[in-house]
Amino acid sequence: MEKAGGEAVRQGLRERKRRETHLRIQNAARALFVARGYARTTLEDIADAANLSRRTLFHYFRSKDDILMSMAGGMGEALVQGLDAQPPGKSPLATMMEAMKDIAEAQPHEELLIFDKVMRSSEAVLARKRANYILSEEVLFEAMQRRWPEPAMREELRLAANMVVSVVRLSLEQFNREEGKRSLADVMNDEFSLMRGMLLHIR
Amino acid sequence: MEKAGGEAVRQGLRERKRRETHLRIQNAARALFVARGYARTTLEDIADAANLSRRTLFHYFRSKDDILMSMAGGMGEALVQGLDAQPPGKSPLATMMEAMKDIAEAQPHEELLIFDKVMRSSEAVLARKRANYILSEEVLFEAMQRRWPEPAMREELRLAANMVVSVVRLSLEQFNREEGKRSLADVMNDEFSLMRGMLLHIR
DNA sequence: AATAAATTTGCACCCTGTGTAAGAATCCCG
DNA sequence: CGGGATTCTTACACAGGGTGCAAATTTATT
Repeated sequence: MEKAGGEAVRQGLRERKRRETHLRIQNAARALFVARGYARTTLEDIADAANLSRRTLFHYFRSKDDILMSMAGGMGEALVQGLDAQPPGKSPLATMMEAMKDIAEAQPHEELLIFDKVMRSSEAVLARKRANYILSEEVLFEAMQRRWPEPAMREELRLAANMVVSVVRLSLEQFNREEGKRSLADVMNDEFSLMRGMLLHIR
Repeated sequence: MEKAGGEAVRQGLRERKRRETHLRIQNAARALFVARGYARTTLEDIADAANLSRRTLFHYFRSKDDILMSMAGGMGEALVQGLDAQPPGKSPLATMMEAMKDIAEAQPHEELLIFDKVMRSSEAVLARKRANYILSEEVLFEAMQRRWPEPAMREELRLAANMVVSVVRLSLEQFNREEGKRSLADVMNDEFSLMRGMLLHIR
């Protein structure tokens, strides 16, 4: 085998196998979760379906929750990517508004609806999912801090990150309640206007 | 014993013992959590300290988490109480602003700081705590819906509930970061103004 | 091919949480 | 007061998640 083939190979087989196994676990788990629900799927089930031992699962995921959460493609990361893609010049909140729109339009709406159902099959998962929103908020906050490093803006950024993630969450929930009647982007737009309206005239 | 002594007695000894045991567990657990941290305290430890069997704990709390959470006095309930205490006439958000102020002033600031530390001793607990914020949001939303039952206001109420809980959470976090330098009420005020300012001039 | 490094696995073990059934305490009513 | 109905407590057994450890297997290096 040639050794001068660039460095995309890294450590060759090992890296590749690792990725492949990682995926195999996720796929096996996804199928089982959708079929039987989260709680009624044991780690042994997943291990069997993925052709490895229970113990080995823990080399790939820290916990059962982690397996599930790894599928829900971190919202935080998406928001950060969206942020980085925006041109400079606008205020934090305005910038994130744009980013949100782009993200919403890129979402596979089908998947969203399916996943929502799995999440609701277990109390623990729902809790974890919710905790993750706050995690997303932190991730986003840090990315925003890199873009607007002035210390005087810190609290503003924290609030902006919170508002963005809140709007995304509430919009997703609304989207699921409506069972996808309106597009996610539309829902987000309305939610945001409503928020703005409330704060504009407090009476 | 007199049976006409009002109806505070309910079922007499049973009820009283139950309450007493409930408290005994909480106290034992609190002490252990503070001393060793959440993760390094087992249910057996708690059962021993509270003088009962491990199995019996589950008649009083659904899980280890529940024991801890039962101490953090539901924020949701506090907000609902605060809401019910406000006079009618104002908008949802304005009403909750007032309620928040009252609540913040009634908080034992010492406890807040101690509890924050325990929470941070375990990943799982932190997650649960965060999930609880969303629970508070729901509780508050439902209470608000009772006060403003018009269906057309539903989304507005959802947003208002979210904003209130968000401000409370961010303020609590800020309060803990500052280690109690400013009063909680002051922090809340500032956070809210900041939020308002951001939405007022989006540029 | 031989050695080093990383992966996989089995095994033993702790902890949380649940079902079950027996025993103990409390209640209620004659 | 006594005794049957309720409710509480406990022991026991067991499923499932998660971790430490060390042997066995696989991949990398030279």
